[in-house]
Amino acid sequence: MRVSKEKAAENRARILDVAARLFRERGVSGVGVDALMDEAGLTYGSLYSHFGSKDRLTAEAVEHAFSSFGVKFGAIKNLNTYVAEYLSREHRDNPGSGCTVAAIGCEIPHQGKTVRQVFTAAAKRSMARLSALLPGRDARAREDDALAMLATLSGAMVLARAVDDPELSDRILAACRARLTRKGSGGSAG
Amino acid sequence: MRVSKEKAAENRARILDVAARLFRERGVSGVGVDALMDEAGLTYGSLYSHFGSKDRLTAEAVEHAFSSFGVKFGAIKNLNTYVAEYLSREHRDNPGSGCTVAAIGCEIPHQGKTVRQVFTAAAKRSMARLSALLPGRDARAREDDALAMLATLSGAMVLARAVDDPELSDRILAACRARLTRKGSGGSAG
DNA sequence: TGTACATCAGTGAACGCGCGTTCACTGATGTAC
DNA sequence: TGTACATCAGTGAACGCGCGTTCACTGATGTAC
Repeated sequence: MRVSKEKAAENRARILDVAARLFRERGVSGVGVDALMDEAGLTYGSLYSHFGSKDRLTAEAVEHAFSSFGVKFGAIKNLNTYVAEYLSREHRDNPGSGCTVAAIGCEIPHQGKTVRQVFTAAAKRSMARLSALLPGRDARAREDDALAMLATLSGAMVLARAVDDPELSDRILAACRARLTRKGSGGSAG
Repeated sequence: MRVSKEKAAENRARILDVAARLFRERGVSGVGVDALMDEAGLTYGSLYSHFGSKDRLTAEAVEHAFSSFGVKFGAIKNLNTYVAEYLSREHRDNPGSGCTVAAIGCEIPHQGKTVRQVFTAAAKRSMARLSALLPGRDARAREDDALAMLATLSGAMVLARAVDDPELSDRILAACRARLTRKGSGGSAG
């Protein structure tokens, strides 16, 4: 049955929320259309009214995942706080609301062109935002520092989540926290 | 038809080679049993003679992927060479023979228990091997350095492969290479 | 050394299942008069 | 304001397809005599 414009927009937003969460929790290929729409409280058919295909939904969901994580972390203006929050157990244990790179980064090369473009644009924005928190006069060097830092952060999170040993997992987070928090941050230039 | 012991062992080894390569190229969930066995020149049924299930094959393939990459990189005794080789275009463009963490790291949390255990043990070995190349008297601090370095290396590779923009991809590799190659390496302790 | 036969790696039809997608249909919404 | 009807978000049966796995079968291997 037809539904009011507001309700429809609400449903669309809810599908995106659910997709952004489930894709990060179980991987893009680990979430079927039916399971996803079930969680959103709709039937699978209506996904195609809103998005046309799983691939197009994935592109929008990746965008949504990046920006909702960006809102959470964009508010942080202190570099050490940023690192501590990113490399926290809380973040490790809640991939569904966490960093998109850490959650589905290695799935991205297997995705369609649109998804990869969305991912690339979002990665550039992350780099720019993070570089603004870094010290140094040379803007390009700060961007390079930001890239290296994003690599360490996301790489640490991937390892901490992959590993079966809680002690080792904690140790990975702590070791990277300590090494990124020192003076110039992440090997630093500037 | 039955096949000689030598031939059977050869076939088993070839299945592992193919699986270790394809899983890294397309992801574990991106490779079906039939495609895999086709590439190995056998029919899908015989996979179950050798491994029993895809999950058990995956565990052995992850082990095999780690150790064949370890052979290639274990020979490197110079830290700067290690970093340069790891963060090379050659490595980025050939995931099938490359680092397992970078290729399927974020898929590991969704795998079965055995796969995760194999991955964890292999990650510890990588840490130990890399820590032997690092400076500093404190062994535990060198291990922590190694963990942070593995995070940066694999994270950089994931980003460089995910991104759709060749310039940005090269830049990620170069930025991380420069920051890991300086003096103390990777933010360093010791 | 020659023969009989048990072993078992490899084959491929068939299984149930879940995937992404299509499409005829439903019925409340929202608009034209 | 009241009525007629076009719109379209949402439904769910059905599609072809590929998945991982099973299992009866094949036939060369390798062993017992």
